[in-house]
Amino acid sequence: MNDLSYEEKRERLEELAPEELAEIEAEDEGDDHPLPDLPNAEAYDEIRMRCAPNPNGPWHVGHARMPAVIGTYRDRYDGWFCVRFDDTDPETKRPDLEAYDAILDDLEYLGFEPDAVYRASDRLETYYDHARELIELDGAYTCSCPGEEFSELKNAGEPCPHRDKDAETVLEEFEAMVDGEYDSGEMVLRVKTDIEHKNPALRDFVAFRMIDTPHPREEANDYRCWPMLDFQSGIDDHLIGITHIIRGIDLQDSAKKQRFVYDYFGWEYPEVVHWGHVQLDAYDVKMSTSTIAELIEEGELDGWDDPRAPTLKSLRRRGIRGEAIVDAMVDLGTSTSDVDLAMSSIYANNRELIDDETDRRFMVRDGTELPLGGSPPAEANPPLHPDHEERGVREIPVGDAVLLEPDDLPDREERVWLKGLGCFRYTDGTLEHTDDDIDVVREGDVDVVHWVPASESVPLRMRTPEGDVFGRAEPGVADLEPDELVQFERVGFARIDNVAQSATDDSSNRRSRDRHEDEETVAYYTHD
RNA sequence: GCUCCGAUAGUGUAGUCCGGCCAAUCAUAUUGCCCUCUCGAGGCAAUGACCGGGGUUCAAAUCCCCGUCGGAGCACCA
Repeated sequence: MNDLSYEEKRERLEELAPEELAEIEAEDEGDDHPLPDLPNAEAYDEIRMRCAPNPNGPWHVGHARMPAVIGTYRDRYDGWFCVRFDDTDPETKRPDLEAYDAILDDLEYLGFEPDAVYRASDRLETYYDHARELIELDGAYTCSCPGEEFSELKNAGEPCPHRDKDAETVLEEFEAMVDGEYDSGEMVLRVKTDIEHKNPALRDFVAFRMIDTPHPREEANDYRCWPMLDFQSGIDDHLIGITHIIRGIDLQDSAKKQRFVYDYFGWEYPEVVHWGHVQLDAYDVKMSTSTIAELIEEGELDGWDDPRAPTLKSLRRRGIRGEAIVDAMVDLGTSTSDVDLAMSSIYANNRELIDDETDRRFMVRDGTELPLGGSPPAEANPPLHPDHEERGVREIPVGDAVLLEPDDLPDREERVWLKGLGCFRYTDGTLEHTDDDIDVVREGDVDVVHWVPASESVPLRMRTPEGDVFGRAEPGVADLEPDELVQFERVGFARIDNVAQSATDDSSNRRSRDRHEDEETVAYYTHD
């Protein structure tokens, strides 16, 4: 039944119990708090949105908000969304060639596939054409004022001398810009807005500037005249037919700037939703692509998927489902105030997704070895999952000594229940098997702890957001496959990342794997 | 300094447009109890919020004003 898709399940239910289904669905509607309706959605035949990342690195957790919300709206309205890489600054926000795919990868992890993918750096000629048209509409002028000088004039609400140039001259100079005849900083094209606008941020903004540094993409490395985001993005949103722009509050004024361009062209500006910034509560590392990149560069982090990094690749490697992140992001809503996202909310979502299907194992961190006395069973057989006996049991050879976590060591002469094995009394440095049955646990006299055999357990490194933890896991862990999820009982969920070849008993029978790191069994901690 | 935004429990969110049904929703968190051979899951319960001050009104979380706090923009960054 669980293999069925939601639709299939729903259909099946509809046949079997239509009334109950209606009830369930009615409840659902009252229960969840979906995103608010998109403004003026009914006015459009198709809701079209875009996700416009700057390809300067893989995504951190905060980036998930855009696809989560846009993707959710797409599903709700049966709409459309694209990814558009706004890679129009080859210098200060220099694109990272690997980031384009890394971002699409992250998107896929979150469970979304864009309906189209664009790169602004492929579309320069389009932007040039619109600039020419704008110039002819007397809506833009070439300006060679040094930045500071213009800024002073602007703040005083005074036009610069270049503002009155005739369209012909402007067009000529703009063509020279396009042809790369100016050096960086020599000439810009400004949009003529309202030089006395009460909001200084909106006065005559730059639409194109010269950049000497070639673009890293081969297809774009001949261009020297690059559009600014406000221009490029404004043109593209209209050409792509975007009906709803969703983006951060840092771009609030951008909408107002772009409206001037739209007015020149006689275009309707899309609906806009601006939201605040997302802060994550759980990481030491600042959530910014450049900070993370630096830490990786300096070797402080192992890479974008280091469990200490607040990135999507990190969460993915830890075995967290993209869906858990998406749900948490959708829950944040779209308010314009800044929000703190609690990782616990992602963890809670994920736990619900994985708990039922994740088998149990033992793993002892920083174990203390205790010899066993009496005559305990030779093998322990705890269930793979306490709620699913049908999945069978584990086979853990007991041996003559076990490892316990330091916190679990019983006091002298106290009893302790080794989970799945039985009751032991701690006497003279030895755990003596007793005949007590499980009732002593039920009565609350004896603590239940997890354990591993001292000799046959497998060494394991568990990577966590707080750093690496070393321990030993029950032998069965050596037979797991990378990417499998486990729950180490009383420790937490983890994703198996690598299984050491030497950890398996029958390693000689196995096909050899050509992986260097095979000597070590590694798990990534998911959450508790 | 100029210009915009925003403010509901630890966190997020509903309600604010169209004032009363809000002594305020849901989730998460924390705590306690039940269940359980996990500190997981499940069940139950508790904790906890309308930024402050005025005004309008029979009635304000909701409308108005003033403050306070927070955020954003004022780039040849995105």
